[in-house]
Amino acid sequence: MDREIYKQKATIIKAMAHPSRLMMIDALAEGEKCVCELQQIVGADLSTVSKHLSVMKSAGIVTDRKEGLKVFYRLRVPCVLRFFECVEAVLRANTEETARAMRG
Amino acid sequence: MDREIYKQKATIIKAMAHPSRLMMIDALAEGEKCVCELQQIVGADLSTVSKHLSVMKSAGIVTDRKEGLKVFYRLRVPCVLRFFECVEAVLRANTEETARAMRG
DNA sequence: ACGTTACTTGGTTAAACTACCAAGTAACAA
DNA sequence: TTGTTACTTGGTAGTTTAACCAAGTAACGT
Repeated sequence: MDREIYKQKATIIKAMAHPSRLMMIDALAEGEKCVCELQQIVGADLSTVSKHLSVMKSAGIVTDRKEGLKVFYRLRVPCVLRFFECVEAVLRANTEETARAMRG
Repeated sequence: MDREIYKQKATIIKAMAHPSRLMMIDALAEGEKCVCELQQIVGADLSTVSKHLSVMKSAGIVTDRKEGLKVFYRLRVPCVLRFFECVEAVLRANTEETARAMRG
């Protein structure tokens, strides 16, 4: 069913649709990071960060690897970054429109 | 604030994170469509479709244009389509992994 | 074995989302 | 002006999310 595919795609996109998760993805663009580092970056409770990561993991956006006490996460499909270029394009367009509207 | 930018990006991404909205975006890739056509495609109540469109409109993903009785929507920043190539890549990776896991 | 660090999972509560129906508005037609 | 079509908006109920605290697990050090 076509409908099912769209549902799956929505799940993947939804897994990115949160400020903290976007911050983490951006951070992971540099390379793998442990949960503790990501926590520093987003500045939320460790349990909250862990849950965000598990959402992204089950969506297939990130994978993890345990090393000693730490768990390192990394991007599974790097193209998610190009994805953001487009989001930024939308953002720019929004900003420009607002500016135009302000000028009248 | 950086945090604010991530919030704005999340709003844009969230506006796409729904099966019906993805269907509409795909449909709009062909060109502008009226709300009634989009309703046919997603098969939901007209009010539901209208609300989905208004979410995407305020996120800056689509714009509209009224002509007579009809309101035509179109993609505002076409790159959202390339966006999907990546989502599909994630989906493929997920499927492959599942297949691998099944083989053991 | 015991404590510590690094995570994950369960539980709770508040907020956000989504769907439908019903009611309202806008443009056209008779 | 009355009716019809094409939408939008308000209201409500059910579902999903997200945040924190608390408790549990896993690996390591002593």
